[in-house]
Order: sequence, then structure tokens, then C-alpha cells
Amino acid sequence: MIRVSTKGRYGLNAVFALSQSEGNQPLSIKQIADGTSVPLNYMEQILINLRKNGYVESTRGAKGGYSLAKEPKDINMYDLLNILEGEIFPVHCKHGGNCANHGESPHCCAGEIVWDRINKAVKEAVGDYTLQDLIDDFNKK
Amino acid sequence: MIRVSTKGRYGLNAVFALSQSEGNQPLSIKQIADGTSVPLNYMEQILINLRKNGYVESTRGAKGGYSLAKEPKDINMYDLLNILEGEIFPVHCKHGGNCANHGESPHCCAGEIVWDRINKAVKEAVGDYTLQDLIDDFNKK
DNA sequence: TCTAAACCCGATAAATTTAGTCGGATATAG
DNA sequence: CTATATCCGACTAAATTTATCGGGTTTAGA
Repeated sequence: MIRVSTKGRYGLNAVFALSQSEGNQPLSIKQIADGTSVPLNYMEQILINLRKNGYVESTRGAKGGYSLAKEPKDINMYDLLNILEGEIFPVHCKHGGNCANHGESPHCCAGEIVWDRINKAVKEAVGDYTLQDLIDDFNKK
Repeated sequence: MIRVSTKGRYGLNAVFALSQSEGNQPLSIKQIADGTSVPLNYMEQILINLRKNGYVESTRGAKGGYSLAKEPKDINMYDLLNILEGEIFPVHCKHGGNCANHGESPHCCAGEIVWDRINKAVKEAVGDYTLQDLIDDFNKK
């Protein structure tokens, strides 16, 4: 089953929530998770990952929290999801398209043609789609 | 991490292998797996699933095996992968787009916009792409 | 200076999914 | 009759995802 994990979903929601903060004021993990059932400690891990990758910045101590480190127009969904999910569609032919010999299957590179199509499609679908676009679409709805 | 599982990969390779069988002669599981490291018992499960869903048909007993139950031009990759993988991108907003109330996040439907884009893109990328197309592309390469 | 609010972070545990294994039943060509 | 194959449910193992925990550090404000 191919699906987006909780890290992707929680993470995207977190980033979106931060984008809605008045004047980019920091929000605490608790505020980000709000009334959701997402465990704070788990959300924390996701946010630390986002910080390490330059998407958010944090201020420690009382009144601290997280805020966006980039402008929404500079956050595209493909890169963001790659950070959150680890990697998207890591299916590669082990033989670089050279099918003279094979490991997994004599027709391994046939499958690769399909994975490439999918990967490319995903990249096109959200590689240019920014957080700002999402905000706009969300408000339009 | 979003990825295609072995069921998707092994299954696609199996179907492709069957398409290469001279005169659609049945191939045994052993022949399908060929010199690969795929466990026969595991491949068997995949093939049984494909049979139950009308993609292949089997003849039992000596000299038996599996063969394609449809013409390659009638097998599209999106449906095939859905059968093999169980489901592709089963991420749905729990509130049908009505965000007045929320469960997972106040902004749950924002994420949905992104998942929809991805799902749609995948559907477009391989929903019209048939096994015959794959065979052609494979031979072209 | 003290305290409460917050982030930091590595380690571990629980839950779920994926991947693989097994054993015996049934069918068929030769 | 026998060897070759599919059929199929149940079970096990491995990997990944989803948390949980505990102690540490930082900072605003009293």
C-alpha cells in the first residue's frame, strides 16, 4: 500500500499552521498540535527535523516556539515531503538501465520505466507547488 | 518513506514476463521468477491475487502455469498497481472537505489539497499507460 | 535568582505493515 | 501412478512506522 505517513501529514499541517501565525510569531508545539490527537513528543521530532533542514526556526525558553524560516513562496511541496517522509519513491533499477545482466528480474528495467513515470509525475505535480499556492488554494475553497 | 513495495515490483515483473511468453504459453512460477532471488512461495501469493482479480489465468497440474488473461493493451498500470499494492495513496480528509470542525488538525483539508494533486498526477501518469505501452517502450530503449 | 515554560535529543518500546515461510490439499500430463 | 504444479490458509520474521520516555538546556518574567 502506497501512502503518505503521519510524518508527512502532521508535518505539512504543522508548516501550514505556522504560516497562519500572525506576524510569523512563534507557536509552541502545543499550539501547533492544538486539539489534535497528535502526540506532542512525536510532533516535536518532526519539528526538529524541519528545523535541521532549514524550514523552521525555533526560540527556546518561555514564550518560545517555532516559526517559519522561509517565506511560503519559497517552500515547495516536493522538497518538503522529501524531508518529512525521508524519500519519495526510492525505486531504482540496480543496473542503471543496462539490462544485459539482471538481479531481481530479467525484466527489471521494464518496471523502472513505470516508476520513472510515477516519480516524474509526482515531481511535476508538487515540485512547483509552493506553500503559498496551498494557502491561496485553501482560502479559495 | 513513500515507496513501491516488493509486491508491486515483483508483480509487475511477473506480468511483464508473462507478456513475453511465446504464444501466451503458461509459465510456471519457477519460470516467472527465473534466476531471481524472489521466493517462489511469495511470488505464488502475488500470482494468486492477480488471478483472483482477472489479470492472469492458471492451469493446474504438470505443464501448468500462469498466462495473461487480458491483452496487454487492456492492462493499465494504475489499476494493476492498485491490485498489487492494495491501494495507492489512501489519504483522505475525514470531513469530506468540510472544515468547520476538525479531528486531526484544524488545517486538515489543506493537506488534502496536496494529496489530491499527487493522487491525480499518479492517475494521469499511469492510468492510461498500458502493459502494451510498456512493452513498446521497453523494446524501444 | 528562582521558576515555569519551552525546546533539545538520544534511546527505547509498541504497533503496524511488509515480506517471507510452511504444510498439506487438489489437479493433470504422461 | 508419479512427478509437476497450482491452491490456500495460517503462521513467522523482519522492517518500518509511530510513538514514548527521561533527563538536559535555554529563556522570560516575577
